[in-house]
Amino acid sequence: MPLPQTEMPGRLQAHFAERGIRMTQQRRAILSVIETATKHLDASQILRKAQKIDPSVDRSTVYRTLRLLKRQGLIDELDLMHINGEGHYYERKLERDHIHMACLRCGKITEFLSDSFEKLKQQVEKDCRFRILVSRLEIGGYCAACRGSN
Amino acid sequence: MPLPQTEMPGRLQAHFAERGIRMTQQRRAILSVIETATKHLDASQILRKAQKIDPSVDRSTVYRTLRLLKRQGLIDELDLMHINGEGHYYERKLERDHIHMACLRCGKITEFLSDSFEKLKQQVEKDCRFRILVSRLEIGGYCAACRGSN
DNA sequence: CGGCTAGTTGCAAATCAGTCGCATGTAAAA
DNA sequence: TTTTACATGCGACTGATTTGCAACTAGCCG
Repeated sequence: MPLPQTEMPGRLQAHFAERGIRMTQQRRAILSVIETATKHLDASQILRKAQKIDPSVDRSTVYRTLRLLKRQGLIDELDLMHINGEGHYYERKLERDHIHMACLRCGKITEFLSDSFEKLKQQVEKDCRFRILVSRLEIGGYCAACRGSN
Repeated sequence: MPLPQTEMPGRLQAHFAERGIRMTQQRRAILSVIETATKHLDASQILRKAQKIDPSVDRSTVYRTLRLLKRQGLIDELDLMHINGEGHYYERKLERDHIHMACLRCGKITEFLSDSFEKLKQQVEKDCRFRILVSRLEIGGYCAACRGSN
């Protein structure tokens, strides 16, 4: 069972338990921020929100926890086309991957689920004999609303 | 003519002329490094190679030129799954986009051209009414050679 | 239940990628 | 040529992420 294909939202903590990863006050705060996030958060936003739950959380703990979650395949790291600086954004990895579209004019981020994307990945696995663990498709351009205005 | 869909290799300079962008000694050096690169280079590698052609090239000129090339849609910026640190890699944008696969074990980067990828992008443009300017599909996992060894 | 220990943390300093202000230099239009 | 808008080198700076280290703690063990 390599990837969490059957995840329900809100189960990061359970994963830690299953995998025998130590749970701390700080990690609990950080995980809950990530689990309840309604938009893509960067490290400093996660820090700020986590500190509202547990003020002792430190910046470096956030980074260390993010690295851990990434290694565990529990979150995805996104650039969102660097629409706002060079940092990274994070989101829970759900059952299915999705495409991220970033509007270069208004900055809106849209997500898109696509069967063709799944098929494409299967094709890559087969044709290239490549075992896919993570994938990231980011698209930059103009959203429906902004296309008109030029 | 929004995107350079019909590029021959080695025509970055011509693009500058066509678009009335000033050509300088330093830009010439940087462009030639990018045009003749046989692998993905990051900013500091481009700097070092460009300095072999013109020792006066400065780090900030490399960054400024990369930004210019990006804005002009002449190069693509890649993360290559952050296999080596947080920096970015660059490559000429050719007629067709391709997928980048990074082996998380041996670090090898493989490129893959796929019609399904083109179709997927067309589907996104149509279904989401999104005008695509840049796209980046990066995949991390194990390459054919490394799959066996575990 | 208290102690033990490996794993985790906060802190401050360090590193790394990329950017900026400014005085100087230069490509190319006139 | 002369001119001038644009590009450059330099050095300082920012913002993101990492690290070393001493103090702390989760959770196993008796």
